[in-house]
Amino acid sequence: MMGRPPCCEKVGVKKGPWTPEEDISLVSYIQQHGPGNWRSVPTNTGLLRCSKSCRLRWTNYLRPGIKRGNFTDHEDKMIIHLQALLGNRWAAIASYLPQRTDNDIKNYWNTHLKKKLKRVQSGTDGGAQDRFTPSQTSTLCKGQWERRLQTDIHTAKRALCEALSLDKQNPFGIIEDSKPQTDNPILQSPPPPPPPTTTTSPYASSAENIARLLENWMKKSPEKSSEITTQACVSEGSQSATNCNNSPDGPTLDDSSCFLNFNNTSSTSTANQEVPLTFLEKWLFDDAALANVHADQDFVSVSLEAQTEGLF
DNA sequence: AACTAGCACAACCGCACATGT
DNA sequence: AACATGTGCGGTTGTGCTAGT
Repeated sequence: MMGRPPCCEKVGVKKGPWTPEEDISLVSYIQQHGPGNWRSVPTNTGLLRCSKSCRLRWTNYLRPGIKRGNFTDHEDKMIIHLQALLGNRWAAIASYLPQRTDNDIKNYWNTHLKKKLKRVQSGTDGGAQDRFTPSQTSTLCKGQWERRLQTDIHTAKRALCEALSLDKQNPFGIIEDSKPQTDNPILQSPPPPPPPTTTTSPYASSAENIARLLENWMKKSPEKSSEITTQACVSEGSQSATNCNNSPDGPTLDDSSCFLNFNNTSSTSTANQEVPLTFLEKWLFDDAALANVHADQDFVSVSLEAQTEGLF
């Protein structure tokens, strides 16, 4: 391709942080029309933003059900495990943490977890350091799983379950079934994010968030409304919203219920079952060549448990 | 108090893929 | 089949805040 034209004309398009007014226009529009058809959003709302920017603002910030604020240890572990398994496939990782956006997870990984891992790895022993650089860990664990898949799909499933089970007692109720491969829940798309709690309209919570953030924003700076961006106050507002359904120490019920409902797909997954290839399957088959490259290595020595040992 | 470095995170950019015509 | 358009994704950048000097 000769390069696609930009999604919008560069001239006359506003960039930078969003103002509360812009947020409100966007949210109210989406409340009426639903998300999607982003190209028409700027024209219909009068926003001087490119469609992409509107979509990003919605998906990363205004969308209901987004949890903000500190990541719990539980989330840390999940991200580390999933990153080791999936690599930098942030959207895939985020699909297991529906309350977090891929952008959030990506940022958190880059600013916190990567360093944390590095610190621990260089702090423990030199040998481990050699074996567990993040990229290598990713490759090895991935390879391990792939290799197992080649020999036995059920063994592979178990490997993934083990890897994803943060505690030995299998906290998410992952079960080993003996269903045929096409019915294999582990190879289906992750369950859809749970609906926002206690909201009748799917967009109500974002409107509430906007209202709350505006409240804070007005308190903070009543005099200069159009100049100030939403960044600080949105975080505050969302943070308080987050706290409502987030237990102070450790994972919430949502955390576990949304994660890998492997054994809970029968009632809702008829659509899923029709999907021939999920991202997980795709990933497996796309990287089949890689698996061959690593086929001679000793993957068994790599343990995810060891990988996060000492981190928490 | 002023300056600087580092950090955190929202937002942007460009590419890839999916879908419609 | 070829092209156009819309959307998703991952990497990177820009900016505001904070701690340290």
